[in-house]
Amino acid sequence: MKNVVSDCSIESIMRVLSGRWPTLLLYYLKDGTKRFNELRRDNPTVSHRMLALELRKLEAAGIISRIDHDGYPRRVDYGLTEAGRRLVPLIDALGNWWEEVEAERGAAPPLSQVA
Amino acid sequence: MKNVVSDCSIESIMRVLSGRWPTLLLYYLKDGTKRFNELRRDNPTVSHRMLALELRKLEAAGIISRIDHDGYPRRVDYGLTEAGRRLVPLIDALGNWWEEVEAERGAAPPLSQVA
DNA sequence: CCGTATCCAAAGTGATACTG
DNA sequence: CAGTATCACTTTGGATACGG
Repeated sequence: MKNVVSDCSIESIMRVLSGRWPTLLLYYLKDGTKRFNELRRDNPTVSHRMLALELRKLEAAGIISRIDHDGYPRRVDYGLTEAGRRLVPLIDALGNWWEEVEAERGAAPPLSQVA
Repeated sequence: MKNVVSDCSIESIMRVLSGRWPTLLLYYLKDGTKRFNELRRDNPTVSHRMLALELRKLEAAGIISRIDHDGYPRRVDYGLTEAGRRLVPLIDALGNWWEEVEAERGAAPPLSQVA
């Protein structure tokens, strides 16, 4: 395990993961595939346009898979790729880290830091 | 360890970590404190204005510490808080995950996926 | 149902100049 | 040196409409 922040791979990751939707989509897809409009319902505040854009970005990054069952009416299933599934626990770790930070923020500061 | 993506704590994290600079600053500060203009030199493409804004955002989030040695000329040292130091390995994990993904992208796909 | 293009408002960002 | 304010410009994102 190298320290990878050093190479600027971290920059390309953040280009993909930055923003409000990528991590949320990860969450909504972690238990199986969903259709486009199911994802919209899970997330009432995302616009049609943004959902499409974000899905394509994540697909291009290899995180999300897309299966188009040609037919009419059209049906497309989105899911996580293997890489996407490996990403979920890392995002979870961030969530746990943040909860700790907030707990500490709420807790009384150590005596040494009280003026 | 809960699945924290579920509560929307992940949304507030990403509000802080999203974008080009937060993770890079994390990297440049991981080995000790730096002054404002040192950070600018580390990162020649960040503007004066953006660096100031990002530093304040990260400070407010409890990730970065700021020590102002009142004097003239002014001197301010930025560093990671305890919370910030605990964050570094999580970002590193993302970096490692991404490198794997890219390696797989480069590698020949499994036979089952070849048309 | 899913996807894309267009149009327009809003947020983000850099350059610059100024202060303590 | 570090920080803030202003302004012009660029980018982003929602609404909408239309196509397959």
